[in-house]
Amino acid sequence: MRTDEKIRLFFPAMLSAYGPQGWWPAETPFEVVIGAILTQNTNWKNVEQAIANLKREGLLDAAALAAVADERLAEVIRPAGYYRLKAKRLKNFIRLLTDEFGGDLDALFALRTAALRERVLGVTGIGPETADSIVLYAAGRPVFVVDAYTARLFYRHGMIEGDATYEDIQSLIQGALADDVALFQECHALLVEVGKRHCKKRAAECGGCPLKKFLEEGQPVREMW
DNA sequence: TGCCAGGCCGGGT
DNA sequence: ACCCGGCATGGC
Repeated sequence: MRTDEKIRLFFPAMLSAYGPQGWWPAETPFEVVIGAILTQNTNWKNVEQAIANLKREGLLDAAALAAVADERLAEVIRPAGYYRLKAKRLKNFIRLLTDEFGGDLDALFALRTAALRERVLGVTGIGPETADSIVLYAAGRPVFVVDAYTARLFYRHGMIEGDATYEDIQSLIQGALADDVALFQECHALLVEVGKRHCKKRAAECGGCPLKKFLEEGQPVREMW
């Protein structure tokens, strides 16, 4: 089976197993941006605490974040880990927003998709995954988010080589799926869910992974779970 | 109790 | 152009 065919089959398979994920877990686009930066290599549970702290302190707001001192911000987001680093990264984004878009997220999001992605990617501390999370979940543009779970799943299922880059994987997926925001959002969220359950970093094998059964044993989707 | 989490940067080779 | 150490808390 061709890789793009497998990709097209993953989605309904995962969806039937776990149901719609309804990502991103946030109340506003601004909160999505903050969460995207805070969750870098970090458990979402930790990020939830940090965001709750930000809300309590009235800091989930561009003007408030622009005004707060780095050291105080760092303490507030401490549960998210790498807190001194992330305080700077949040401020870097806020600086872009404030200096070039009047602190208005909608003004930034008025850019065309490619320009928006490049602009966000230009912020120090925002790499491809964080930028694409912002573009897909906060701005609602059809850009696929590639994360560590996705890369690991695809690699272990022999769908990519070990040296595949972020852009390689992104192109592979976007070439296989229809250009659709809701589809990209659900599909990425589901890949993370499958990854959490069945494709952890040092897992000895892919034992129990439903996608393995599907790909290597030809088990019909309907009987996978 | 270690290992891991929805990465990314910067300096060294 | 790669390679690698650093960044850090909380959950299981």
